[in-house]
Amino acid sequence: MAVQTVEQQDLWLTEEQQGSWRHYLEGTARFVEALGAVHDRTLDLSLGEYSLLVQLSEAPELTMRMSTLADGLVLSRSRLTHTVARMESRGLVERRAAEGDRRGVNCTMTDAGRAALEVAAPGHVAAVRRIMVDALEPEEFATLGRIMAKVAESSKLSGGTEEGLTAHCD
Amino acid sequence: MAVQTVEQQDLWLTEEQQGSWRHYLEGTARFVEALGAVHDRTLDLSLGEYSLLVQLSEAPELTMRMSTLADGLVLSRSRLTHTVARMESRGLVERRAAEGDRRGVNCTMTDAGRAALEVAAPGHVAAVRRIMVDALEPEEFATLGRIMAKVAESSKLSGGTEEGLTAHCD
DNA sequence: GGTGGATAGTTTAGAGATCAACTACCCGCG
DNA sequence: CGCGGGTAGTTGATCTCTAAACTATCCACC
Repeated sequence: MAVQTVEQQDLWLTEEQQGSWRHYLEGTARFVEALGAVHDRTLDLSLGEYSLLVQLSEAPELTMRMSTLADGLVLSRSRLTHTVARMESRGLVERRAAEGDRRGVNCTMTDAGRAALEVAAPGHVAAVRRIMVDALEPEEFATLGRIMAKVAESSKLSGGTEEGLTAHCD
Repeated sequence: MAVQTVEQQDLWLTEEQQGSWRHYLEGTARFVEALGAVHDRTLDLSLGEYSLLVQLSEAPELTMRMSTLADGLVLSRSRLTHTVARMESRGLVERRAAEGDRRGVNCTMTDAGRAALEVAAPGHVAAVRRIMVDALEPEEFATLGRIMAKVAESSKLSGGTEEGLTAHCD
């Protein structure tokens, strides 16, 4: 058989690593697809809106700075602005100027936002349970958490902006 | 402190599960963000286009049916149509009617597509290594693969279309 | 042999995301 | 003071994605 695959070179991964990688990709893709479908079809909040409200629900005064929110949700500022604008027009959140830094904007969950979150929560939680938590042994789920925490750390380093190949200029 | 969080009820998860879940979410978000950034900034193929070409590169004749491709990449048919249309206009792939089923369309990787894949592969692989593989112990990476394979399976069941709450209407 | 229901893929309009400006403000330093 | 560079957030044009409708084909069955 002629060598067809581009990646079977030694800069790539072993067979076993390749398999793990594929499983990872497929697993995350199918999972967000399934969870997103639950939100789209049975809940009034998209997964992204839900996550945003969860963050706010845990913040003091139900309020966070836009940039903190963006960082926490791993969203670009632009995307957050648009998302919050939409949610604001639905009455789920409110924005007001931050005191102390006139550039800043605080985002606060409204009562309607809290209500929407409370309505959506059971369905969301049930779906997460059903699709992921219950499909794994308890200790597998814990392991997944620990592993992805390491990945998150590593991603922060090489992720942020560009470099990575350009590396340590200056 | 007043109870602020919506989710701290007994239909939700334990503290520990909650932590695992958050780590999972943050890890996947940061990872795709970081890997996507590498593609956007230093490669000529987006992560999605790259994955599509990888699939084709492993298929007999470098060719796959649109629907097979869609299933393999966990993409809606509509999205695949759009993506392939864009890639076709760049000369990376070609479509032609499938023989034997006149509804079907085959998607084939062109020489230019293969060339683009080969150019992009080293950067892609290096990024995957750097951001994920090297950040984990070998056995952690293998474990991640096994766990996500289970999640993928589980997602297939409850995912596909709707139901889940509606369940077995017949 | 033709009818009804599935399957394959495309199309279109509208929602959402991205990227590159752009405004406004903060702060350190000469 | 005031200049320069950084941070906070928004805007608007453009691109991509989604959802629903639509065309065409296939196939099982009467």
